[in-house]
Amino acid sequence: MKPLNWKEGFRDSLTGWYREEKRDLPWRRTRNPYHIWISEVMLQQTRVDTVIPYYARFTERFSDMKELAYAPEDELMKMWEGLGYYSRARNLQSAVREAYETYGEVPADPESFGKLKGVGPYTEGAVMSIAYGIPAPAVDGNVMRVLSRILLIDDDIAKPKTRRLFEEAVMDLIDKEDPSSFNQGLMELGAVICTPRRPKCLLCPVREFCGAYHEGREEELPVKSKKKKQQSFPHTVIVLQDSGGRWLMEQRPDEGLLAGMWQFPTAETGDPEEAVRIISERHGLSVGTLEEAVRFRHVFTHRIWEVTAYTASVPEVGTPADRSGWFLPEDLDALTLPNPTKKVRAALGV
DNA sequence: AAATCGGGGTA
DNA sequence: TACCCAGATTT
Repeated sequence: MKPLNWKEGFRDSLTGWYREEKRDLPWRRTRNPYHIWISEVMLQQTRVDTVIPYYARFTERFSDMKELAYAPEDELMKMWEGLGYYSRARNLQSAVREAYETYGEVPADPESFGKLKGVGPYTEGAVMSIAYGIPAPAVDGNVMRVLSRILLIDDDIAKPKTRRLFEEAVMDLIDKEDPSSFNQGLMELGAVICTPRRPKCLLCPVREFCGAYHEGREEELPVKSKKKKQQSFPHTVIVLQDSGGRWLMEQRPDEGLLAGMWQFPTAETGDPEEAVRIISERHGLSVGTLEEAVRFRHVFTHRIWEVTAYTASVPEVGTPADRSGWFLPEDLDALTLPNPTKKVRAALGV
């Protein structure tokens, strides 16, 4: 059994190390709960280095809750373009509007804050502890990895229910004087020391408290079941330019993958002839001879697109059957484009 | 509980 | 390649 002062020693070593060694990150320079909230949403499944420039631009453009609450959606999505998981942006705006109109600020109690759209168990605990010093668990992938090693927990961290086990562990250990440093300390440790592979145990401030280190099992934990690999889907893109130098673009459905984003006409088939039929019908035009322009693979979390893009001769324009339009190259910049579309665009030099 | 939802860094 | 990242929502 662990000594009675074990928790206190662990706590103090962790928070002491964090306060001394933490990285200087933009969202650690503010106490604005709204800005901290933004950072936590952006950081969901997204690396620190990726988020930094987005956070800077976003907090500048939408500096307070009112700015974001009533911003036009296309501008919001443009600011999020390239960051991925686009429902995060829409949920954040919806939640900020709700919070602004209901409380006039970011609510300072977990029950109220946790009910907002896009705020799950992690974000609730993170914002409450970091912005308001409320002792609440903020269990992310880092925290599960770190605590699985320290406490020798071998439950499968891919299972939804396992997170609750770690939340209980955090509440048992958390520093009630400084829950912000405790939670961020666990995450910081996971990011820079207690890494998924080859953890730097000799640099670890809490290795004397670590069960896995003592047993030489740090590479065996955490236990995580594999997810099955993605299925491949062929996609045929047909890029059409009219005599005025305008490009035909279409908008994706407002639900599902890449919701509402713009792309060159695309059909979910590997057969060019079939793609021509689908796209001709969809846009009410006739497509001429195809010429292959670029071929690439685009990997999402849960599926893979095998993309072949063609250019085609100038079509005869009929009656469009969906939301679509012809855009000059400079106007393409105003549309929110997903990465596969950007790849096609880059290959064509548009 | 499992599937959906992006993109990029790392070994 | 395969894994993982300051996860949430829907089915």
